[in-house]
Amino acid sequence: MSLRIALLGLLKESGRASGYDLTKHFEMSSANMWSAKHSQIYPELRKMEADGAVTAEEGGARGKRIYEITVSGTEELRRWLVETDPVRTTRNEAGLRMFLLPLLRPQESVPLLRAEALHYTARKERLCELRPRKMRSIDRYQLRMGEMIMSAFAEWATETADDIERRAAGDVEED
Amino acid sequence: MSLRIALLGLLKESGRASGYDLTKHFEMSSANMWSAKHSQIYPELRKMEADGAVTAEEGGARGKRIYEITVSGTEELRRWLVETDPVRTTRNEAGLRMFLLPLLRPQESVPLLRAEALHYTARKERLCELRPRKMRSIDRYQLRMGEMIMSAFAEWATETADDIERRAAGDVEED
DNA sequence: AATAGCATGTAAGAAGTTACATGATTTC
DNA sequence: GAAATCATGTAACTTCTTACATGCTATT
Repeated sequence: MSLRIALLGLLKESGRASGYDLTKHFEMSSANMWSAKHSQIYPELRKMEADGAVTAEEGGARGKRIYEITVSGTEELRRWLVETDPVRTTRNEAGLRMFLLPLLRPQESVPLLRAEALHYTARKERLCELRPRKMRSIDRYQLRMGEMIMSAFAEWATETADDIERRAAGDVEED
Repeated sequence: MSLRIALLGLLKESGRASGYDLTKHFEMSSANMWSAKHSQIYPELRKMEADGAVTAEEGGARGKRIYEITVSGTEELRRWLVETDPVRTTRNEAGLRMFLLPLLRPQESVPLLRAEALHYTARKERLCELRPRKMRSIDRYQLRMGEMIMSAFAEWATETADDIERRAAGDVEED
């Protein structure tokens, strides 16, 4: 269900897009909340077309198919947003790894945590840069969320590395 | 792979646990980065036992199986933490929904965003409360991460609702 | 003795990943 | 004309969810 909703959302936001465009979107602003590979996206779009949630226009040079959300698709998206009590679980492999790094010895965990902090700081910076002067509100909101999450992760990694270092320096209790 | 790693991590952290304990753990705190249902956990633990990553002790009254991580399992976990370049994608259905709420009309989106803010504030509060005086560092770090994420989500929802409201009040451009 | 919670499992089906496969267009 | 990127698709496999199924123990 979620992929379908994510695609409807992206199409609602952007107006018109090809499967390729949508794939790119998932690869990029992956500060995002969802992602998928093209091998899952193309068949899903075909199914949505068959259901009347989107229409396709076989356009352009290279057998490109441009999709657009229909009224029925918009209604479906709206219903899901308003009525659904979403599953409150997350799956974040990079986050899981970061979470578990403190299990390693300080010698190993501290540098890896610092590397994570750098990674997330850099990603945050990149997001800040691509903020153009004129932007639709929703894009701005989503960008802002990306920045907040990257900041939180970077901050956590730094805090945690500092704490581990402090405790390792004062050696003593593994508490 | 990630489920296996998550289970190894939890077992490394907690020393000994049953499939049931691990299931509960996923429902509670660590749902932050990964989660799984018992129907996936039990078979996975059996497989890990067969591979020598964990040992099981058939204990207690109700056919309970207590698992413990082995040296080989610890090595596997360590290798994954140190050597893996993890997939940097997230799957968060609740986050996706929140992300898309601004697509609705202000009348609908604003109350739903405020409800999200309340939800995440409450979750954060609950996490803060269960912080006991004496706690292992790693649990403290993970709790801290949970708090930061809940805060970020709550803050984003509030900010976004405020902005939508402000724009709707000054009506004008849908930018 | 009924209810809630502990405790484990299996099977069918949906969702997601990896690998294979093809061909057009743009850029160097 | 070679390489990069645009653009779409299918097949096999793995992972995850939902539903079904069983039985024990503690509490009221």
